[in-house]
Amino acid sequence: MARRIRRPLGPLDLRAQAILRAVIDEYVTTATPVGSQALVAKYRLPVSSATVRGVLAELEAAGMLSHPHTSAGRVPTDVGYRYYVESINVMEPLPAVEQLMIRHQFGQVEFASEHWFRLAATTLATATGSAGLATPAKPVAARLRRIDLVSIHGRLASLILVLREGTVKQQLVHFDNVQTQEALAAASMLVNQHLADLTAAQVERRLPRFGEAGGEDEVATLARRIGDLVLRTMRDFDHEKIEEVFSDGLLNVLAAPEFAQSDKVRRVFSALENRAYLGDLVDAIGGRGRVHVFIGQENRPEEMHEVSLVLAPYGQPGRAMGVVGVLGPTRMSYRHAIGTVSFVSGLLDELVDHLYA
Amino acid sequence: MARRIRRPLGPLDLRAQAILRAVIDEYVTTATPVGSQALVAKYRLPVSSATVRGVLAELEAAGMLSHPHTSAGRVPTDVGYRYYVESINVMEPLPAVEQLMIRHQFGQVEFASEHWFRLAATTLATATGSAGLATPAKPVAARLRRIDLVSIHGRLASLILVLREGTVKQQLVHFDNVQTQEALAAASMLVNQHLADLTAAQVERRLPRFGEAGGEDEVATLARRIGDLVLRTMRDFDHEKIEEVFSDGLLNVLAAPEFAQSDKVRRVFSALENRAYLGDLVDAIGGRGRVHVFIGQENRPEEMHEVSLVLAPYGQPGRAMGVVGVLGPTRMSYRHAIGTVSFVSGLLDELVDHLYA
DNA sequence: GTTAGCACTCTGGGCGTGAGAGTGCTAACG
DNA sequence: CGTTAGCACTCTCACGCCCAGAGTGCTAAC
Repeated sequence: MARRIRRPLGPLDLRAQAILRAVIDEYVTTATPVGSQALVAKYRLPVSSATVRGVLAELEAAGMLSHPHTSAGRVPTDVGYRYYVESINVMEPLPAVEQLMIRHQFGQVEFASEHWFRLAATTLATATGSAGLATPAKPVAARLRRIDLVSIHGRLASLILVLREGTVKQQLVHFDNVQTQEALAAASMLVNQHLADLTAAQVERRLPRFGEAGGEDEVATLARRIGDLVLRTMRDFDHEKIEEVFSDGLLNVLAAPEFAQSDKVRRVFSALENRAYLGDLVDAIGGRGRVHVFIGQENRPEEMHEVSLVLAPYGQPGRAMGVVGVLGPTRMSYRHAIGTVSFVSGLLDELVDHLYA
Repeated sequence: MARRIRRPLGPLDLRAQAILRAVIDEYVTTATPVGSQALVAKYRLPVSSATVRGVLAELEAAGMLSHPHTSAGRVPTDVGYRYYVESINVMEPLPAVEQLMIRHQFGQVEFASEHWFRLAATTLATATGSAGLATPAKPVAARLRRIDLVSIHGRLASLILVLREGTVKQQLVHFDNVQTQEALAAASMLVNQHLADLTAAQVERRLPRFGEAGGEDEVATLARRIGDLVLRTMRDFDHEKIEEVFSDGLLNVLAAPEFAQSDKVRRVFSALENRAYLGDLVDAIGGRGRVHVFIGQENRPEEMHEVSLVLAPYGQPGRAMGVVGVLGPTRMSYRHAIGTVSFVSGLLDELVDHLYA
């Protein structure tokens, strides 16, 4: 799991930190192990390659770097990336140009909440060159606004639950005997009278009384049946994990050279299909505003050991929360990803605020 | 494009046909070029390998087989597969065991139409070992059942369109000035009175009159605004291609040895993302009951030249149609795929019939 | 503490070779 | 005249080999 508490940045002196950063920056762009000479040349280090070699050996001893083989350059380990990520705590805002481009894209889309998170995934994918992920903002507790019962034919009807904020749940209902549209209308009116504006818990408490009140005619029986169904649907809604994870730009990830062999590709894709894990993370990464990074092996599922997640929650705590983020190879530009994810989640915050104003 | 008319099965004599089938069956299972000796051994052909070599040369001349290099075995071409597919016109039903397994899976799921097509994709994926595809059954012409207008806060409301068969469309509406829930209720009642049970075309004709009838008070203005929105939404619904293509088991396809190199994998995946093409095909493959096969290069988009589609429409012609099918490497078991797709589309037919009974 | 120098190590690409698989051809056979 | 056995030929693939190149680790000098 990701470390929650930022610990003091270990026993590394400043020069070592700078060199670690250089190694990572270089490796992120070139994807090949980086050697001491390349480092001094490209990053204009004020020391010789021999000195750098010494520091690299230290960093390797500290577990930050690894060595594919004796005569190869260094490659960052997950621990190294983690250290790097912790060290860029000064959250520099996204460059104005990129901000504008993203804002522009959001300006294009209709004002409909279901489009937002899809757009967010797409935007993140193009902006970071990794896969973009997004879940819808799921209300914490369903509150019924009203139901509708629409007859399809005699013994089949469509039950529509409108929840607060305009979320809609729809399902089919079978009856044992034919029901007229009038009976359905009467029953749904009854249900609306009793259950409107209640949460699942409140519905549950009201339900038994509601049964008695209705008397014993057919409409009341029908209404009770519907009431039960409403409760079950709302309970399901409250309990269901966020499973709808929208993703875009998966092909970006495949383009990375580390996934040149197709068995690795397979592993990455089964990682991407692992939506349950993302759903779990949604709960784990509570409050608004923070960006969370899960690097390689820090991810619980085996198949995600070669990828990293940069995620941020959005929405209104206690009311409706979702998650957006980026999935890429562990060798990704965390700096840029964090900036972008942070910005996009902020945008979504604004949009959700608008819904709950 | 796929050949629509079944032509008489070409100039091949029976022995050649049998050998072509043998080559394809063998290649489908082994994924390696098949030679004359393996053929006589495994398929107990009553001739020698030399004779088979002669026939293979004929088949190659006819464009049914190809030769990776001089000293390699034969590989079927797209034309060869096409010939093969045409020759298994006798649609043998799926083995009873598999029928049972599939029926069982469908028995598990709730009676809710939106689950069906997802389940169909999953089922097809597991049954055929390829990727399963499915689109929902989209009504041909939207017919309004009723609308609901739910206030979210003063100037924002959620407009819910319930269409026949219980399809629901939801979107947000902005108002320039604050609207009470009462005003919204009055307006939606007005709209329901005038527009219920109409198609888009009918709504369009009714709309101008409806404006006059309402007079000039605020509610009427609001209702007109909503009416316009309803019309636009219904028009969109009618015109929109089926874009929601659900897929499952993509990893199955990747496991095939022909996609061992990751650039090929990339191409396949961009093929899978090409949902627009599938939407187009939905229109192309009209009536119920027939299974359509699109082999490799027969597919219009470049990126699908290495995969095949086995698709079948389902639903009720003229009312609501969707498509289910399978996407796999051109080297797939067409026989089994066709049988399975046919069976699953038949199952979905039953389910849709139930909706429209 | 830093640096130059140097020996050492390991990879990756290029090349040649040989086994194996499969073909195409031809001559003999029923 | 179709079928078959035999055989030379071709091409791939796996293996082993070698070498250039890159990078390290160590040591001695600054």
